[in-house]
Formats: sequence, structure tokens, C-alpha cells
Amino acid sequence: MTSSGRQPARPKRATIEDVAREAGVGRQTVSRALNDQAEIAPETRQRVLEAAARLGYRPNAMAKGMRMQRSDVIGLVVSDIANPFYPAVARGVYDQAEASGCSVVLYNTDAEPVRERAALEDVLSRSARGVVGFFYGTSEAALAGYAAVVPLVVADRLLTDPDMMSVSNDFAAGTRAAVAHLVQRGHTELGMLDSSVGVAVDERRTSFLAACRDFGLGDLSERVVQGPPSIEGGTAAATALLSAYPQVTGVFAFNDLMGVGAVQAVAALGRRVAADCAIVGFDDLEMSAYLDPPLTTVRIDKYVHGQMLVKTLLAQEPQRLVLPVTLIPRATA
Amino acid sequence: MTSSGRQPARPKRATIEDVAREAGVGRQTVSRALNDQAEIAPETRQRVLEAAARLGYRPNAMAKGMRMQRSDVIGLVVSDIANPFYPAVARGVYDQAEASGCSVVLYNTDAEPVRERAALEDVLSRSARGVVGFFYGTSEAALAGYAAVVPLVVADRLLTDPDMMSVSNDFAAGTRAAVAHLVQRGHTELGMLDSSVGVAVDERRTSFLAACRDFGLGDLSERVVQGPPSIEGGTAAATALLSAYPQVTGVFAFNDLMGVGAVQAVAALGRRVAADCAIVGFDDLEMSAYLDPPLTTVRIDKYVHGQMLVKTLLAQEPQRLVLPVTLIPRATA
DNA sequence: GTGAAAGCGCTAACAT
DNA sequence: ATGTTAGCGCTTTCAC
Repeated sequence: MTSSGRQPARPKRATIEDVAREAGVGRQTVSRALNDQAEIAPETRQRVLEAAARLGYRPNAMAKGMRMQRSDVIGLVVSDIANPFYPAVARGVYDQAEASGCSVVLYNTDAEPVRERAALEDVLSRSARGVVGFFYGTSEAALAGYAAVVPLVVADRLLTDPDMMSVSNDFAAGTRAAVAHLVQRGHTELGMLDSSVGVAVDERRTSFLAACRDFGLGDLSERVVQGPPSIEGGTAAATALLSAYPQVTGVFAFNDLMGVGAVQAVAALGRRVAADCAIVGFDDLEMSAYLDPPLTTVRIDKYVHGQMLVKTLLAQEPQRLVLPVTLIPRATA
Repeated sequence: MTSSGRQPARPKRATIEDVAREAGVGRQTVSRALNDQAEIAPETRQRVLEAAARLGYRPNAMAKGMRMQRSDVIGLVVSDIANPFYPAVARGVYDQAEASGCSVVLYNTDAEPVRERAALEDVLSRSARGVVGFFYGTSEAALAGYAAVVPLVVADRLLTDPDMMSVSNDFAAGTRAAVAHLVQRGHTELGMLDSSVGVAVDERRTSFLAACRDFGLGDLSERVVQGPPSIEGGTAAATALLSAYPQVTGVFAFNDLMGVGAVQAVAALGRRVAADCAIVGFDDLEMSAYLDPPLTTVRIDKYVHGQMLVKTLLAQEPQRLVLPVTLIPRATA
């Protein structure tokens, strides 16, 4: 019964006008009934609702958005949804958006500046309710420019402008905990695998350097080697690091992906993970606990991060949130 | 320079009218220049383009969509983007959509019928270009009803209606390969961990049963135990299966997540994975190769799946594609 | 409490 | 080659 028309059919949807006619009232009355706005006779209201149901009426989102000069769309900008870090964040964003009656449009930028701008422009062209996301290739000035035109919440980035909204994770504390853990395990010769992507993701590196200094480990700037934040990138970076500095027995990775890569590298180098070379990752991906061996890491609550991104966006009170992180000791350190 | 206005500002965007005025031409001329449509004097065109650039003009997607009675949105419906199976598909969908000038709106349904319908309705209300996705809780009749109103490509589902578009993976072949592999490894007492989610995902189960019959393993219907398609679900299901049928030495899991859960269960039961009980998963998640131990599985090319979903959608010629899968032997079987 | 008019920004169709 | 008219479906404003 729901199946009837074929491909070429594409019947027209009922409009508010149709509902009005069906209910024997004016357009406006229908609008009022549907959005239960101002005062309207309960009886009329009922009649309209029934007529709408009968016609299978669904409001046209674009017409509504056009009139209201604003849609119920929330843009979600990530560098790559296939990177296991983002899906959980995306789910948090989605659930919060859904709870707020919003739809989410997804953008993958691969951290490329042009595509980050394109995503922002697209969001603007949709008169979106707002945008949340990870911008690694766009300057803060440029972001501020967009923030002036559309509600924008930036994720995981230190901003100087106090009027901009952001939700980040406590990288400083997490990094410090990682270094402390490594030191406590007896590792004093540390090194770091840093991400080579993006102009604005140096918080983990600077925190690492600062923590090492505080722990009396000296200036380890030389021991930070960069690479793509992927498993392969981690393997390459770790290989480079351990080749150049064989004395290193403790590695702090930008994220779990690089951490996994480091595990591979250490094994390939004939060293025992943990015993000969400890590894601490960052993020705590779903998979990390089931790896061979289970990865010691700093947990970020990705789902909550996503939720807070949207909550902050909709709250509209400029604020900068910093979410707590937790060290999760497992087998690699 | 891009930074100027503050939160309250929200300056109005330039409209096509503004560009027309700026360029000293009519609205329509601007429209033509921007969409490089019909014949227009190259010189005028140039002038318009410059004016548009000067004003930072960006077309209003909703106004355009309203007029055209169709937007450039493609809906992507998944049960849970946080499930590691979907992100790669989503990326394929996104890349193909982006290449076709479309934006993608994401929907998470948790395989709940109401939410699958809600996603479809939302897509309709946006006059979307089309929808692609995984529908586990909606009847084919209902899907056909939507397909009559909006281009729809159904993923991983056997459809009877030849007019409906679908892109699936070759579960039959994959399952057969898995069973063959298990048999070849000397396992003749098999069991399966099936998903308990959704009304329409029994292809893996029926294929498994058929394959077992073909291999002379008898009717194993009793040995199919269901559970949520997650790691925990796999652990529970495997525990139940192995407790009820201790003679089972070969387990075929609905997906890698359940496979990982099975690995945990086997270990917890004091049995050696592979030697005492072999396990084959399905999907080949990114993580599966790095697990402890690496999981033997049937690979689905998730990215290509996503791409084909959109290609099929935009091609608009009703077709049903079945993508090839590959058995990836690793340590668990 | 309800209806009528106006207009959001755009493009298809029809002038010119 | 360019401008004008009309109208997509909705809500805001103002009548009644």
C-alpha cells in the first residue's frame, strides 16, 4: 500500500496549502496548529492536525528555512570520518543535535585549508544553525571571521579570542600524566611522535616538551619526530626516532594510531614493547584495549566531546570548555 | 581583516540582487553567469563574476533548492556511525558526493524502525537529491514506497523488487569462503554468532547454514546464537554457543566486532584461540589486523561500497550491484 | 481566533 | 544577449 508509484512517478508532496484546503481553514491557521504557536481553538487545531496526517503532510524544510532565514542544520567538520577518532565524536554530535531537533551535515577536509573553508562556506550557504568541528588548517583570524557570521564551536584548539567558543580536551594534563607514567616506570629517555598535519595542532608537542622539562628530562625538542597521524605514520616516525636516538626507551605518541604504528616499529626493530621501549598513545580508541599488546593511552571521552560541542553551540554563551582526560595504563607502558 | 564583527553582528549576506546592482545588470544575468548557463557575453560574465567575488557572494542553497524543487543533499543512513564498520563507508559516500557537488546529511538510526523512517522523512523534507543507507528495520514495501518518491539506494540487503536500487556485498560467497577455510583447517563442528538486530539481515545466517549443508556438516540451525553485533554481544553469544555445544571448534561471526568478542570468550573459557577454537569474522575492520591475535576475516571493501552507493544513486538506472569480498586468513583460523 | 498579504533568494519561462 | 515576471512553500505582520 505504501508501494505504488515507480521511478518516474515522483508525486508532489502535500503543501501547507493542501492541508488548509483539506481542513477548510487558511494557510496561516495550519502553520499555527503545526507549530503550536499562538492561541488557536483546540478544535480547529485538532482538525488541522488530522487533515495533515491524512495527507501525509511534512513541512518543506527549505521553504521554512528560507522564510526563517535559518535552517535546523548543524555542520560537523572533521578531517576524516574514517579516522577512528572521529566517529565517536560524530555520534555525540549527532545525538545532541537530534535531541535539539537538528540535522547534521558532515564534511571531511583532510585538514586541507581550502576544504575547511569550503565546508564553512557551504554551511553558510545553508543558513545553518551553526558549525562545530576540527579546523587544523585555518587561521584563528579566519575562524573568527566566520564566527561573526555563524555560530561556530571549534574543537581541540587553543584560541586567543575570548569571544570564540571552543571545547577541547585537557592535552596539557594528559600529556603530563603520560610523561609522569613513563618516568615512574623508569623511563627517562623519552621521545615523541608528533602529527605533521595541520598548522594548529601543537598543543600536545608543547605540553610534552614542557612536561619533560618539568620532570628534569631536559629539552627534548630534537626528539620529536613528525609524521602523518596514522598507523603507518607512527611506524615511520618511531623507526626514525629510535634509529636516531637508540637510547630512547619511552615513546609518547600523538594519538593511538601512531602508538600502534610505534608498537609495530619497536617489534620490527627487535625490541620488546614495554620492557625495552614503552609506548603511550592518546585518545583511547575503541580498539586500543584489544590490540596486541593492549595500548597504554590517555583517554579522551570522545562521545561527550561531541555532545558538548553541540551543547555549547546551542547555548550560545561564548565559552571555552576543557574536558578532563584519563591515563589508562595497559600493556605497552 | 576577515575578523571584525562580533557575535551579535551577523551581517546579512549579499544576495544575487546585490551582485546584480554591483555589476550593473539584472538578476537573471547574474544567475546565468554564475551557473554558466545559456549564452551570455563573456565580458558581462566577467564583470558579474568580479562583482560577486568583490561582495563575497555565495548563493543561498535553500532559495536555490526551493526554486529548483530539489537540493544537492544526499542522505546517508547508518545504524551507528560509531560502529567501526560505517566510517569507511561514510568516507566513500562523502568523497563521491563531494565529487558530484553534493553535501551529505548523516542519520544514525540504531536500526530502529521509527528512526529509519524519520531519516527518510527528513530527507524528503529537504527535497534531497537522494538517500543511501542501511535499513535494517524497515520493510521492503515501505522502502519501495519511499523509493517512489526519492532516489534511494539500499545497502547490504536482498531486495525482491527489481526496480529498486541496491549495492551489497557478496555475503554468500564470503560466508562460503569462511566455512571452506574452517573446514580446510580441520574444523567440522561449526557454530555461528549472528546479529540479533534488524528484521532484514539474515543473509549471513542463511548463507552460513547453506554452506554448512553443502559441505556435509549437517543442519546447524541450532548452533546459530544471536546477540548484539558488538564486542560484548560477541562475547556473550560465543560463551553461550560454546557452553551449549562444547564440541564446536569453529566459529563464524556475523562481523569482526562479534569475532573479537568471541576471541575474548574463548580465552575466558580457557581454550586456545585457533588451536582449540578457530574464529572467522566478517568486514575486516581497520583494527582487525592489529588485534591480539590478528583476526581471520572476510574483507568487505567498505570505501568502495560507499562510493558505489552514491554512484548508483546518481546514475539513476535501477540496478543491483554485488561487490566481491575476500577471505583474509590471519591468526584466529 | 482566524485570514490575507507580503516576501525570503533564487531560476524557468517568457519578453525584449 | 539581457531584463521582467512569476512563483517555489513557508512564516511574519497586520487586518478582521
